[in-house]
Amino acid sequence: MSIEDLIAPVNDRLTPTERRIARAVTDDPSLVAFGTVTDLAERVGTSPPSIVRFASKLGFEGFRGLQHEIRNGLSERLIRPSVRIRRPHGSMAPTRQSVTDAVDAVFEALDEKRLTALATPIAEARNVWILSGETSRAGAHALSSGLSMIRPHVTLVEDHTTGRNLSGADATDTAVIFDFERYRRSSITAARTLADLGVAIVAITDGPLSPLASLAQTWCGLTIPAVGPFDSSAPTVVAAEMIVARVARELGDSARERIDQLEALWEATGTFLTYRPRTNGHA
Amino acid sequence: MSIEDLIAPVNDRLTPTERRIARAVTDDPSLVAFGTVTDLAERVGTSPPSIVRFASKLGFEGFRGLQHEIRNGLSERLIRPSVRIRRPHGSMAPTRQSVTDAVDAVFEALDEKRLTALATPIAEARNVWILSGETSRAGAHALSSGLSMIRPHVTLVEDHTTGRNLSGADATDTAVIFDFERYRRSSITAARTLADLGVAIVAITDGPLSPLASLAQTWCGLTIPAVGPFDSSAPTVVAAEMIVARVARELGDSARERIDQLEALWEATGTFLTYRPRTNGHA
DNA sequence: GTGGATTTGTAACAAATCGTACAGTAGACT
DNA sequence: AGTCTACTGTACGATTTGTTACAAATCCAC
Repeated sequence: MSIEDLIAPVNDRLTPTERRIARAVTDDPSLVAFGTVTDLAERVGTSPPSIVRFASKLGFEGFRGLQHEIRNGLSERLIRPSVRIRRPHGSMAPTRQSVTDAVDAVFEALDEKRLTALATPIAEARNVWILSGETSRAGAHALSSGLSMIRPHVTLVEDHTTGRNLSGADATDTAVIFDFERYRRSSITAARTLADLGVAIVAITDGPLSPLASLAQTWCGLTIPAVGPFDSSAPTVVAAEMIVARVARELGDSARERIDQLEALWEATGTFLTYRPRTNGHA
Repeated sequence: MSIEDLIAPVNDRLTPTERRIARAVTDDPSLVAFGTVTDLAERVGTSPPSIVRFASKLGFEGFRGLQHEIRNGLSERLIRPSVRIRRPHGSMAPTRQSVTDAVDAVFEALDEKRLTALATPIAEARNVWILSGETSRAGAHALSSGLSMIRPHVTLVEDHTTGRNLSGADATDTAVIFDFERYRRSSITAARTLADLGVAIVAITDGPLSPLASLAQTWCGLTIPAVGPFDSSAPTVVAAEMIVARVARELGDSARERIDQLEALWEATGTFLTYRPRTNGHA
């Protein structure tokens, strides 16, 4: 029950100061949700007892009762986005729902600010290294192929080639690392090594408890749903593509030129079929 | 600053119970926003001091400091539902919609019947070849790595190795081919060659007008949204994963055994981090 | 203008909460 | 096996917070 609904029935019996209180709490419910009696009193320009009397008039035992009610109504709104998705390990939840929710959550997690924080070090780095664990390989590939089209010196580091490839990394570089729950030892150690070398670490992982999260300058947490026996990499792919898009925007003309060159090359080598599809296929 | 961002930098220094606390508060931030130290302690199954120590480790004076920070972050989102919608994802909104729609469409397209039709030839084939165009590479990778875990003789055919790799293909094999709109010449010609050899073709493409659709025994059509300058491969990834799941179901015990073997191998080689985090991290 | 009723603020009280000191326990390394 | 480190819970003190009692101020009516 919202604060408005609580006030409405008794609004004709409110005293002047109580009316001011009502006005204040409807304008900003967090005053009663988070604040103390004294806080609210000062904000309204009155004294604590008036706040308590106000709560009583609304039908509660005291301010605590009112606060409880408001908090209950609010926590509903707060928990929804994260809990609706929850952990995939629970029951054999409908795959479809969990996948679409997880994809949706990617957009939720990568708001303007975070996306910029993730993309900028990638755009400005001299070399970009991409590492991944097991289930996130598709995301790493998506990032690798996308970034390669808009900037040079992008390297997808495969497991066996880790040592050889990373030898030249330094503080002007950025490493993007994908890894989730059963963290691959090689990914983490590689990340640690890179971090020690001064390489900026951008981590795509599963939450603040990930070992990557503490190593990285910037990170983002994704929820990974299960499809059949395995984890889905759809969220990582979407995240990778959003990062690519943002990096492209930051690089601007430089990225455009590179794309144009690539297009020209494809054109010249006849990589693609002519636009007109063959209509007379035979079984 | 969100609770996740506060936890991430120090997660390698958290003790086991502190880690449990971290999980609880990330799952439901209202616990720390509204609850008391005792509430949280009981919910987590620990004692009040551990909660306080947790807050200290996050860099606050005590629980009150942490609570204050969380409340500030939360009250932003509480103010008005209407304001919240307008603010955040300015340019991302249309992308978000199109991506989620496309992912949803995958589930529409791959109903029981079609999924079976796609999976069966893959499950029963002697060799499975996977080919892909440009934008669908991530999907091909997802299929390749997924199938490799549940059955032998799965080969992802890279562009340059096409000829060499496919030389042994015959009528007992199945080829899965991903390609979209600007169809890659090499994919199509390879598909045609394989079809001529009697190989069963399973196509993931963009519609009935695709050149692949006429070559394939079974195919499915996906819609491909754009993310920034490039096409998204999220739909192909989801499709690939659904196919993997179905193939796994059809293979039954055989797939399970293979997964178990793989797990054992991983276990033996210490591929993954042990669940327990390092307790004595030092700067 | 005075009496009464209502409203509002000051001050004291009681309850609950946070934070800390201390002790016990489990685990690691020698 | 022993010692030491580090983690965790119990008990207590100090502060904050909600609440209530009482007095001052205001408003209305006669």
